Amino acid sequence: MCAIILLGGDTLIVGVLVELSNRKIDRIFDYKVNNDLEAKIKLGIRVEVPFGHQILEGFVLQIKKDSEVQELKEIIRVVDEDIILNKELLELGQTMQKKTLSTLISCYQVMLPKALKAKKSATINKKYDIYYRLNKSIDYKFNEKQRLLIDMFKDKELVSRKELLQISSSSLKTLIQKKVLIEEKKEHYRLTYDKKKSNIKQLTLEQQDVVDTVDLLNSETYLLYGVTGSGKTEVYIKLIDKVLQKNKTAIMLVPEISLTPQMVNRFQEVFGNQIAALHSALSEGEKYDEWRRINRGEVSIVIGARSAIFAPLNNLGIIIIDEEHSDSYKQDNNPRYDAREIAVIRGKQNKCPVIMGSATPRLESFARAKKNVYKLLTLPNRINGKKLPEVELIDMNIEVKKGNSYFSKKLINAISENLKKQEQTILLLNRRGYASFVMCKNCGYTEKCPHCDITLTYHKTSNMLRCHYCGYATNLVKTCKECHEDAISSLGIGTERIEEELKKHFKDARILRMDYDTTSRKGMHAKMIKAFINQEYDILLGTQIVAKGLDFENVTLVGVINADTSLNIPDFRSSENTFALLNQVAGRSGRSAKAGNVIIQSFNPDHYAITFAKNHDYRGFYNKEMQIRRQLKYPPYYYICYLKISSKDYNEASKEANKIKRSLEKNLKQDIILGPSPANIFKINNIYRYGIIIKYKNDLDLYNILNKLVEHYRSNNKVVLDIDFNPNHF
DNA sequence: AGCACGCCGACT
DNA sequence: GTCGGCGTGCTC
Repeated sequence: MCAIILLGGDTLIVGVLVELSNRKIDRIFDYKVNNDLEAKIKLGIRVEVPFGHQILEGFVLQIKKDSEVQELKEIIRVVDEDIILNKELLELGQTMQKKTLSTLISCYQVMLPKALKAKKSATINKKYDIYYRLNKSIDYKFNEKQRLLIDMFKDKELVSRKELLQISSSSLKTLIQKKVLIEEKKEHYRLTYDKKKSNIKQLTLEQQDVVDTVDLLNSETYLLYGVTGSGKTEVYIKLIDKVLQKNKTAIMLVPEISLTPQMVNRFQEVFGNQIAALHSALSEGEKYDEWRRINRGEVSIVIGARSAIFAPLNNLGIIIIDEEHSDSYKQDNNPRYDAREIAVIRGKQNKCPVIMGSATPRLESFARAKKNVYKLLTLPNRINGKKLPEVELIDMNIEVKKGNSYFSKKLINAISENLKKQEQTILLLNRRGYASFVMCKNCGYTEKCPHCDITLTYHKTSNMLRCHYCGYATNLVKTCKECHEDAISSLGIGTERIEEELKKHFKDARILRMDYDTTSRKGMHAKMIKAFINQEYDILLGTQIVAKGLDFENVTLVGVINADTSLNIPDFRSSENTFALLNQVAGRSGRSAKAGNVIIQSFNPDHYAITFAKNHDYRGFYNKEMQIRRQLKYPPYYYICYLKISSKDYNEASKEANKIKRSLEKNLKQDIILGPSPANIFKINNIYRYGIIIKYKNDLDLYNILNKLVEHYRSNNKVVLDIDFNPNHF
């Protein structure tokens, strides 16, 4: 029994969550507050505290009068005067912790820019401009030069150092020395924005209808299903404008902001300096500045990637998630939160709508829309009566037999036609799932797991094929089971190779190669996009990044070199991802006056993901894919939770994984439990990893059971248990 | 995460 | 005897 000690009531006590990402310390520690700090204490501020033998920073989560702990240490200082975690974020962190089962401190840290974290590699400072104020209380005889300086203060209180330096640096120096001029610092932000310079476009009837349907006063979630080129951006802009007129604020999420420069530009044109943009391309200092502008209520719109969902805006009036199917909205390290879920939570909290937009919604989202959990909004047509491009499928099995291993005759002809017409071409090299699976070079056959319908992964070390889901394994056989040729081999081609090949066919074509190698340098991506828009190139060749929501007027041909590779990655979403990718890249074609064409090369031209993409038939794809998901008990029919058990000790990992599996089976009779099976990459840095998959429909018991497991493994330092709800990969 | 404490073996 | 290896446990 632990007696509660009352400390007389006059000493303030705070509960502090210390900034150490360690499961064992992830709880509140109480501290006394020194009298002269009391005034500064508010919930959500950061404080510095003694902790063991070290000094740490932490967040004030509780303010109280008494504590169960007898000997309390005192807070050292308040780190920053501003509240860092406002009331909404404090609460949101708790909810996140419960939903993700990761540490509470990591939930808070992920909400903030690095500059506000305790353990940052470099100090990230505020930037200041230096100004001077005239000290009138000092009597001083000025000489001529000094007189000029003093005259600057005739109609101004403050004059900037820059201006004064231009007159005379030496006189300035003496005046400062004589205390006639007093220095004053004024903080300035690193980024500046132009004033608004463009208006909202006239909406089409369809667009206006969507805007009118959204109820801005309730926390409804809407799924905006609009085909590529249907003008979703203008709908977002109009909705945000309406929200601003009510004096409320808006968050707009995009998959990766630096990949959508056109979207950001458009927003800045319309909303000017009311926007804060959180790119990954910003420096940490710039992010810090942007965050502070938001926290101080100086902006009303935040546009950014996943973590922008935590923007500390007050009075939120709308949350928009563009390209809601993008897997970038789910963080795949701890805390493994999903920005789409956080959006719904914040929507409820703020009584404001959440809009999720996509041309290829996630199956989960569309299913929810069908069940009226989300309200469905549709934009079935491109704006200005533009047609979706004509798509042609090429069977590469036949082409390979003719000796055309990379480019079909049709595609070559189409490119050369386009070059003649001086219109631009985009070529997509689908490089997902690179070389980790094997395929028959002759017929395109890939071997799948008999239990999971998942492409088997090739393990080079053991020369075996394995299923990542259930652990099924089989030896690699060179002979194809389908066509009986000895043509099974691991596959993979890079953009460099394709570029070479392309140059052989088109000596004079100006080719722009864009992949993660050529765009990794800061600002490169935007530069390349600009150059392509300015028609400095004829052909844009690249990986997934060329498919993103870019608007190119002069692109009339899109070629997909290998539609298959993303079908073959061992993931139950591979069809969905392939369909979405093809749909997106096809949508780049024919967006302006000229009609567009799309040519898709594939070894599996009959695969439904490809045929439905050819016909721009999302609903057809949805229906077919839902059947498969139901049969195989995948989302949206079941939720998935992935447990990762890792240890330096091979035996320990396997032993504990099996223990967990048995305990889950005993306690979760309703759910399907698969594994343990070796994880995707079984051994990383000499740490062995096993995975267990839980397929469940109801999470009531699950959270309890898993929480107990997490609790149990807190004190086990041989084995680490990591839990991922609705994982992207496993 | 740090750091002390403590329990073992190897050494001036 | 003492120095130092790292396994264990604690931090308001």
